[in-house]
Amino acid sequence: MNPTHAHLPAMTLALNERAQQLLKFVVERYIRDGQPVGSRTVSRESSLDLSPATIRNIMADLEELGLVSSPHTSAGRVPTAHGYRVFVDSLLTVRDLADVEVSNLRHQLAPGGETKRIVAAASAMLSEITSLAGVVMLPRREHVASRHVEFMGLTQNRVLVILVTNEKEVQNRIIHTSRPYTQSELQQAAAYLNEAFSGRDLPAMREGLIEEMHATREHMNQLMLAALEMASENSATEGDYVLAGQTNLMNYAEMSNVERLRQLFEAFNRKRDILHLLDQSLHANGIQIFIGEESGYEVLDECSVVTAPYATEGNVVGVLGVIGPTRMHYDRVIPIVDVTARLLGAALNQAN
Amino acid sequence: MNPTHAHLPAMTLALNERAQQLLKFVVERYIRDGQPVGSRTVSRESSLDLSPATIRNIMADLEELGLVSSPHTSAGRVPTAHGYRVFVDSLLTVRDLADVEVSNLRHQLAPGGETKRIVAAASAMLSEITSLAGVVMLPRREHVASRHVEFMGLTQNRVLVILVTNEKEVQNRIIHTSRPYTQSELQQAAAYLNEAFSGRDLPAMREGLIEEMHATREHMNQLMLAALEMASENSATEGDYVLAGQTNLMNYAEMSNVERLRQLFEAFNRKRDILHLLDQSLHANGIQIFIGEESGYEVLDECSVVTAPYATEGNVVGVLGVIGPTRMHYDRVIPIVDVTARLLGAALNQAN
DNA sequence: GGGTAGCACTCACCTGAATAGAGTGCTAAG
DNA sequence: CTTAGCACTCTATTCAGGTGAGTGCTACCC
Repeated sequence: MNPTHAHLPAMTLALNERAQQLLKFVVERYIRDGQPVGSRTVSRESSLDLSPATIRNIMADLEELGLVSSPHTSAGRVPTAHGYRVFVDSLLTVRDLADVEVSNLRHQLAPGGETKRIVAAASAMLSEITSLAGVVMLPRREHVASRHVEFMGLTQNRVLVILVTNEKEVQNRIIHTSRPYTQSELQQAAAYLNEAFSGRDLPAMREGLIEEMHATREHMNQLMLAALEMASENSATEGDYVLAGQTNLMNYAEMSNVERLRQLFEAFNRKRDILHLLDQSLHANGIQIFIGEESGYEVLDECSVVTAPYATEGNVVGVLGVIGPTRMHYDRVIPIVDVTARLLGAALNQAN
Repeated sequence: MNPTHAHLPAMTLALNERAQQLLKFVVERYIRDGQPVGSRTVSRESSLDLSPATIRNIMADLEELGLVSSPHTSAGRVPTAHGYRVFVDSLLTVRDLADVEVSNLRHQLAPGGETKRIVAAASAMLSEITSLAGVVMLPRREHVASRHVEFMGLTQNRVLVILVTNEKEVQNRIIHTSRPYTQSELQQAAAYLNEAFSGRDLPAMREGLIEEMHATREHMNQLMLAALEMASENSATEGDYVLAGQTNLMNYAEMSNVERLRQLFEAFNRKRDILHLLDQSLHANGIQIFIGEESGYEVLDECSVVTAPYATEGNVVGVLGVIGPTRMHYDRVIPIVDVTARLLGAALNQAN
């Protein structure tokens, strides 16, 4: 699933059925209680019918393989990032969501309203039902088709450029021109752009315009240039996300270290690292899971990130996911992220 | 300054010069170190030339007046909210900012760009130089003058309404109409609105339109109605703020209680309480300070909030301020908030 | 009467020792 | 291979004693 962990199936093979069951029990138990789990507990409460001593032997094997570790000599065992990885990859039984739940979610994520609002709703929804932090990248469309351009003269040398793309998104910006334009000049420029390029995507529009300019040897209209700049700049800027439920993270004991928490929150504000992580999932198809140090970012050392790309009209346009402690309920979180990605795609499709 | 504390000047009178100096020393010292300050420290390090025993006597008086309290019998004294209040109201010597600093700030808060960007910059600036959380309300203009309305037909029954107000703010929304409108209908409607109401503020526009409708007994154009709704809704919605540097708060020992911190952050997200508090400062002229429980919101019990209204073109349009532990450097924070409010007003005035 | 020295007292905090409890590794026997 | 038994390790808790900071009170002095 994840290239950096291609060796792990081999590790699973190294574990016999019994060891796998044991690991599974330990991980599930630790996820539930947050307490190191000892041999006696396993012996008593797992379906394995073995004495504590035997459990200890197997535990020692697991520890040697780096799947569990003990905080100190006389504590039970705690899963390591690798342990979680094996668990997630081959031991986890995902509980699919009931239809009722799915339709509840769909209901909450009603389409309509601006893209930004829908995205925010998805993020809030993720954080609410998982009790973790939800994160949703703003969709970045590959082909931004211009539908309509409009120039509106304001005072002096300021012109408002309005650009409608993809039938629904509206961008506007005020530009400062080097000379005043008359009303009719503005209309003319807009009419020209609309006629020549309506429906074509922005890169094409740009190409076309430059070509045209060369052909006619005419210095390009400053207005049009500005409109283009704005459009391309805007599609490049779209590396952004909406975060929700950060405060949920403060409820987890493993996050109670204020300093660590601060660094995590600062990473959220900085956005760069998180964005980079999400980007990695953009072209992986399906759920992607980063456990603990796997993410490569120190601030996420004790966190797991579960992501899924979402698509509109068959094209992947963004990634969403949740961020929480490594000790999270993967069996619930995974299907939730999965379904939400699909629902978000659908909601964006029929937006407005 | 604050109506609920009108009785406090009387309390200041009840303190002789010496007691005032003592209180001042205790507060300043506690702000500096965060440690309860004991009689010996005061005796040794304050300009008061008194023995510890005498200091203790005076301290006991201050405690009786509710200005200081001790965490336990053998700790030093710590200022109470009332103590800070007296300190701030009559003992504080505010250090005005040097001209260099002011021009630095002005430089950082360069005008230009959208309102939202300037506001965000102000908030970030506040939080950065105070190491507290900065908060800036979005400006709400009393008179939102319509400059230009434009209707743009999209597919089917969807129409994009574009409204330019105040020479620079652009609002747009897509509305669903009950029937398709032709291009010329749209132009006609826009032309009518522009001609009749351009430059008038929105409430006037609304009035005028409704009157007109009655006079001509004509059912009002659904488009125009929608445009109006949008405009008024939008000016009502403007109860919003931009927060920055929340993570700064995690550096203060008194905030290290994760649970309290969580509640505070949730209040930030909820926005309602904070907004209500800021509103109270909207029509107070000048700096307003809420210390500890004075704010009336439990989550702010150990916080102080320093606010100042800011104005564009002579009209107060918003409030900004900082939020931090009661133990903050009021002497620095107050002038910073004050100056920033003025700079923000100026930057918004010449925006674009 | 205000200021001060002295003193007994309180309380938080640190230290070290003792103890209980959980869990381990190892070994030897089944 | 499994398991019972045992010695061992380490944490957490408790308790006692000691220390230091700071207080309130009282008696004394100017």
